Amino acid sequence: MSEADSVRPSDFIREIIREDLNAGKYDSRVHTRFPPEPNGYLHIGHAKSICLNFGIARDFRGLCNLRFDDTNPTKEEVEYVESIKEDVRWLGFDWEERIYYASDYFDQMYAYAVQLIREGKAYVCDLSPDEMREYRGTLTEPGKESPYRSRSVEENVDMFARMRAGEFRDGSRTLRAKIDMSSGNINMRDPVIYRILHAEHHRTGGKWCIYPMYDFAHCVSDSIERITHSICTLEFEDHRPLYDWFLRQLNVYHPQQIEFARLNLSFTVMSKRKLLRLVEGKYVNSWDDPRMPTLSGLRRRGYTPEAIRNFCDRIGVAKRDSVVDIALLEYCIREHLNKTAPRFMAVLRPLKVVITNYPDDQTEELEAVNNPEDTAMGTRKVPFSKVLYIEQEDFREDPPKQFYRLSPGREVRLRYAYYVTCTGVVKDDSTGQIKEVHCTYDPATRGGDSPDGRKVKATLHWVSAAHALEAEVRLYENLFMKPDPEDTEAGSDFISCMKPNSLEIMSSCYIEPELAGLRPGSGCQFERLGYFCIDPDSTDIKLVFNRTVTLKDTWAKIEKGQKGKG
RNA sequence: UGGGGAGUCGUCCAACGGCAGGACGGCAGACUCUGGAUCUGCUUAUAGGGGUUCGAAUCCUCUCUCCCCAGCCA
Repeated sequence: MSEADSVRPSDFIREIIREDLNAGKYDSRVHTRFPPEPNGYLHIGHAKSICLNFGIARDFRGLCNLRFDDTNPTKEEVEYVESIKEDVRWLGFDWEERIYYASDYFDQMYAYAVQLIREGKAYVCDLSPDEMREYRGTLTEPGKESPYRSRSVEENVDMFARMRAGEFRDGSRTLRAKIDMSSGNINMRDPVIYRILHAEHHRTGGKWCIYPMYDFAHCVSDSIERITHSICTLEFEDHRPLYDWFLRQLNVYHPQQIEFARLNLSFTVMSKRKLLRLVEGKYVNSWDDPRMPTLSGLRRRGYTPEAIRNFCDRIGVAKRDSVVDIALLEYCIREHLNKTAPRFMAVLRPLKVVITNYPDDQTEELEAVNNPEDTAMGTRKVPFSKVLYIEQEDFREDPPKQFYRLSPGREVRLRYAYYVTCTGVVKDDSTGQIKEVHCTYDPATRGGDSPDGRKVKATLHWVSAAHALEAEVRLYENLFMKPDPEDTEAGSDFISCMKPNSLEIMSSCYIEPELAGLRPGSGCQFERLGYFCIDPDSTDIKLVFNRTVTLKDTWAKIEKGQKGKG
């Protein structure tokens, strides 16, 4: 069985590659690349591409390069280069020594451009941007040929050299391919190959004042790196004829471009332009705001590389436009964290509970399981005493149907501790608000089991008031209220769909003392609440947690249904 | 009224002339010291019309719908 046959294709691209391999194409090599432009932060859509390109290389024992597509110095910065490298590494992929920049090939590209000129396949055009737009025609009408199209080879060579020498102002001239101004494909209507840009490049500095356009730079870069399969998104489909044209005219090594549908996620936006708008408009705090679909945002939110990779495997690869349900992403992170995250108890909205029959000054250390999914993770001690905090929503003075947590006269279990029965409440005289709940405990139920086999319907999490640490917890929800944030009335845009309270800061939460030892960045579960991780905003005196994702909440669903009916 | 793509459960992906399947979601139940996890069951789809064929999601044909393209961005 050949290498190719041992890999069962799981998408149409792998299927094409397997066929190419079986046909001996490209000397039976597989070499892909991930080619980001360093003009913004990577997002989950890029993760799909990274997993695809690096994943294919892994599956077919090929190689995958990291290549920065840095041909537009006006938009690109080293800050982005660094963040992209960090994110790809964090996701779990290794480009080894193969980190490249399109700007590494500027000399070669220039030489290729001169070659095209000498062969009469490119010309220097003096049309202004406005004029060029006019000459280009429209979607339904052909364009007109530029008056500069018939310049002699000698003049073109000279003019292009002078463009490079810096004799002309930005926008005054371009180098264009001589193809077909009447083509139905607008990309073929004498596309620009080089434009004049007197701008400092983050790598080549002031060496160049002309820069190649994407269509020229990309295919040439792929060719130089001897890429076999150049995988990109659907909007480049009608650029493929141009990709092929350049490489054919140049008569050089010719990779195959294959397009797939980019990722869309419900309740979020994905384009760099829109994400930049959220950041610059201060709708979020930063590129790594935990509500952002950026890899840095997801990382800060507590998403793991494993979960994101798994998500990318599950969504598949195809050519049809699609919107993946954000619930699948949440499923993937829950699945991973459920297996790996240590459990703790934390109370977000504290309600004081006094165990009236418990000795005033007594403290007990009760044993708690760190992860019921993985007993190898061991146990820990949790302090218990007379005054505790439980979650406000775990008590109802007047419990609705199907609510089986604590209420007057009812017995519940305090996790890993005791059965307690509510004997009464203390209210604030003026507001009528419940200030504390009084309970009695059953000493025979220590650890949480009743020797007489008595059952309770609910188990509550809790912390001991005297031992708890105070912490800040940040709760996040989707940034947008609609599955498609772009689905708005005429005259407004996705910003109008933003959810007002997508971030809720709980500043006085109580957490069990053991949490002080949690290492920064690692995730944990707060029992019955969700998965959380420590935010870098934490200080020595106050921990700050981000909620990664809630646990599935059956009661919330029931209650919502009840409210819907009532 | 140009060119390039795409139409399969609510969502995403399979099925490559031979019983339309999986995952997520939803619903119901079992179990449970997390109303978590786990397990079981149910739910629902080939855009439409013609044709070829013993047999069509798949091949042919006509129609419809959706997406992308008129940057000296990528």
